[in-house]
Amino acid sequence: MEDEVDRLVAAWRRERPDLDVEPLEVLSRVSRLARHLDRARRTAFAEHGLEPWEFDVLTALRRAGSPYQLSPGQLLTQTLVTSGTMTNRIDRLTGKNLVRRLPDPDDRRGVLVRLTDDGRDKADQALAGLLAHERELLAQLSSDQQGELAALLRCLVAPFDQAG
Amino acid sequence: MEDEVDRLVAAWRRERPDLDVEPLEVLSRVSRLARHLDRARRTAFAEHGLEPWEFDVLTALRRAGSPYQLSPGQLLTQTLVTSGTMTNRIDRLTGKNLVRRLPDPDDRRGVLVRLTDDGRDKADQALAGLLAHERELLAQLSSDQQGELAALLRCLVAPFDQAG
DNA sequence: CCCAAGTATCTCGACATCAAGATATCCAGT
DNA sequence: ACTGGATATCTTGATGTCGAGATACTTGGG
Repeated sequence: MEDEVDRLVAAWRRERPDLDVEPLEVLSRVSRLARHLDRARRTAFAEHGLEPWEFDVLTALRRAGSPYQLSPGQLLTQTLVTSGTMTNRIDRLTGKNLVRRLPDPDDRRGVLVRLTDDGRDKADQALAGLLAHERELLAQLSSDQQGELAALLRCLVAPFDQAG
Repeated sequence: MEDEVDRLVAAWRRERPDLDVEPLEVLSRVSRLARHLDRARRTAFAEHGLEPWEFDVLTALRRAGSPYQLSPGQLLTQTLVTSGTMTNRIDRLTGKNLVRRLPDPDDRRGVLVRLTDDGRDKADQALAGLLAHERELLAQLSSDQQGELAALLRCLVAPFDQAG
């Protein structure tokens, strides 16, 4: 089985035989796969009337457990967006009645974003749909292979998450 | 070594013990790693005065080999963006004198995008810089592990690239 | 030769994101 | 207490991307 990255690497070896392009075999595949996943997620969520960015925020809150609230700052580290983006997202989700903003009782600079009942339902439904979709994509690999892949990826992600 | 995805998965197992969230171990790591890579690439390219999207287009043309030209359509499939986006990119790269638009002699609907000498130099420099950067990121893994990782990722990417 | 369907590229408007800076609050050291 | 530096969030302006539709050309069947 061949993919675009195989062609990409072969092309570089022809054009720049002086360079070692081995790193691209891993990292270009990660980037391209992520892009494909984004598109797939977009269509998967459309069934539930959600955008991927809405899913990211709602599920972060859902995972936090009752009472389903986090600060914007905590949401930043989980979703890897900037603070301006998060402010904007919270505004729009508030407009759709999926979250509410509450003052943080312990820090008057702070805010807590809390899931509404509606938001919680949407998050639960969309998660189930996403998992079904993703299971299909991963059907290419055995359970052992998936575990191996996850472990290797963890080695690469961890340094970023540590530094933060 | 632990990462954010470990925490994410643990949180789901606590909140939704009824669901099998195994797929997230792989696919959430792919998405998050891609996001980290995007950021790292942005700073790496800044040294060369390039944006990631400029790099993507210029290197696609560079890889094509002399005379370094491709149609916008070919660039679409390589960069995974929409046609409107590509038109916009070509416009801006033309403005910076990194590429030129030429009429396709065989199809009057078509256009060929060709790298200028300037564009070719930028592409070569930025590629070398990127590879150096990426090699560091991959230092976490042995050469064998990198090969294994690449092979597993290929299984997941290939179906998308086949379909189109 | 003509027409319909297909293809290649571009146009346009809406929108999400980012970076940098503004504002308000906290906190540690004096 | 007070002050300077950190922290949390929001504001703003510029920009890149997408999706849908427009335009121009090609191709195959009748």
